[in-house]
Amino acid sequence: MIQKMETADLSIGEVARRTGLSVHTLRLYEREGLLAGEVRRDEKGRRLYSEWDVEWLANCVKFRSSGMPLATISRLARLVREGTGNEAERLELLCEHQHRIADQLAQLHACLDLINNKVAAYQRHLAIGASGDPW
Amino acid sequence: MIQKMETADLSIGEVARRTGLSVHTLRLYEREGLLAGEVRRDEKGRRLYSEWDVEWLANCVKFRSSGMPLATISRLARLVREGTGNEAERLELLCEHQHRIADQLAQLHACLDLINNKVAAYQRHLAIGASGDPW
DNA sequence: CTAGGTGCTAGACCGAGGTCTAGGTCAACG
DNA sequence: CGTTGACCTAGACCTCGGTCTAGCACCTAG
Repeated sequence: MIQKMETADLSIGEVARRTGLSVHTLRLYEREGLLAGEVRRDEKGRRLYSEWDVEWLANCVKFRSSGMPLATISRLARLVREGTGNEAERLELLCEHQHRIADQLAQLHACLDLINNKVAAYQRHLAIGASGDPW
Repeated sequence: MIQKMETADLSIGEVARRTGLSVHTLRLYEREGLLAGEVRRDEKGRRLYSEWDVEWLANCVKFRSSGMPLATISRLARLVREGTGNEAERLELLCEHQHRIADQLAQLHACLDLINNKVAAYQRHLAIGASGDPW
């Protein structure tokens, strides 16, 4: 009984505040098919979002911040929208992104190594006035 | 005596192959001031790169892959080009990027958590046919 | 009544980072 | 000799992901 009751509808402005996305971006995301639930409208044509949409959008934000292109999120959303039966495809898509994240982590660590070394070198340099590195 | 001798000049095509950047991109980077060494030219106006330039460009590639904007690399390159005396500024710039990398790592890990959970859920689902998740 | 606030659509615009084209010079090959 | 290939410049073009504008509808408060 704590399931889905009293899920008051949310306006686009509400959702913008909760997700940190602009209303423009929310409309863009909808056009691009990123939403996994159909967006309902009130009598006057205004969008009505559910709490679940907000959760989904929060995931979208995470996906975006890890570099997943809108097109990919859109594909995932379509699979979810289509309902049960395509879990294998969703899994594949997620695993691909897992790997891209792993790649990014590796690259970030590589760059971080480089920077850490340089930072240490410059700190030494500024403290002692030594070294004479390439840069 | 193992310092800088026999540093044969490299053509832009050479450098492209070694750095993985296109010749177009190399020219772009030069226009944008990303190079820390002045690019020499031969009699006929063709660019001459040194091994050192290639190393610097390799660093640029790392910076880029960690999301450093061209403008920032350009600032760093300018500092390096200007020579000794501005190490504090270089350090500051590098430390800022250190923090941005830390942020990115956090975001990537957050997304990875989400995806790992979903992947595990779907694998369970496909193996047993269970669950009934939100998605 | 009117001013503000929120919403709608369609479509223009923007910055970042490349990528590609046109039109030209040069050297080497067959 | 003509062709091929590497290089040059200036500048057009492209994708991505937003962001913003115009012009309109509606509701509420003063």
